[in-house]
Amino acid sequence: MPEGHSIRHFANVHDDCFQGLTVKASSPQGRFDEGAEAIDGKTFVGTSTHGKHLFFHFAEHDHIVHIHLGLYGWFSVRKNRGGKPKQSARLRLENASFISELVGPTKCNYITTQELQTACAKLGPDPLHDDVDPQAMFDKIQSSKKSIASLLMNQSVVAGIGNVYRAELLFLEKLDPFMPGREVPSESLTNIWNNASVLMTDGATDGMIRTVAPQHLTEAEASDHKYNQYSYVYKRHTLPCRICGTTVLIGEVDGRKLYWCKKCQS
DNA sequence: CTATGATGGAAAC
DNA sequence: TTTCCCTCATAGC
Repeated sequence: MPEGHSIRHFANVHDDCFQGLTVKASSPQGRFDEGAEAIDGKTFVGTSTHGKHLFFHFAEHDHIVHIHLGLYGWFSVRKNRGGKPKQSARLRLENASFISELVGPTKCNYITTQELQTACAKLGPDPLHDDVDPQAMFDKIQSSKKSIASLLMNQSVVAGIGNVYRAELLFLEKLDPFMPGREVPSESLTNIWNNASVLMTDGATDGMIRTVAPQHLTEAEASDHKYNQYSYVYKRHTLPCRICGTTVLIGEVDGRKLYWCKKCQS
């Protein structure tokens, strides 16, 4: 499921498959309220992203498609071998070589260039963007009484981090999730930002989240090619911490599950 | 078969 | 703070 790395990954895949080419567009599910007709037969110019927001740009139109996958939205992009459209697809793009089907998004609608800028202006800096100054994120955190766990999930503070990366980034920095933002040292914030950039860039390339260093995986886990499912603390509650053996804890912050090791993160 | 939850967020109370 | 939405894999009868 989608955090910022997935959005960048899907953007890359769509650029690879459709950039510069005309596409057939449709909405098999029929809930693309504004209709796919406006982009049907148009040239797919390319993608852009900010955090968990994905934008498809088309030629000749001020019809940018704004996509947010929400909790369980997903793309299926594959070679075009014919076959029938998936009926739950909100948006289907097709050219001679590829098919893209978007299922279950929270948002999929047209916006203008101006609306794109407005949407992005509400978001904090994105660790996946090149040459971005994270100072705005640091300032918001260090002027807040809210916990660092809460702040890292706030998209207006930093864009693209979700529940998995939050838990793992806090663990990697050995930071108490409940520490008020104003008490978090600048060095920790720099490390979190840098770790986020590296891990999410790798995640975008692979299309999966990997946070555990190879030496911290068991032999069986390391030989499992689906080792993206392994974490330091995310969903590891009741299991021993990979580093200290203490039982990983589970809690809730802002209605979302939080996982952490009380001994390592204090 | 139905119930539940999930890497999200907006809108309604 | 709670509710609701979009989908689907998995758990549990």
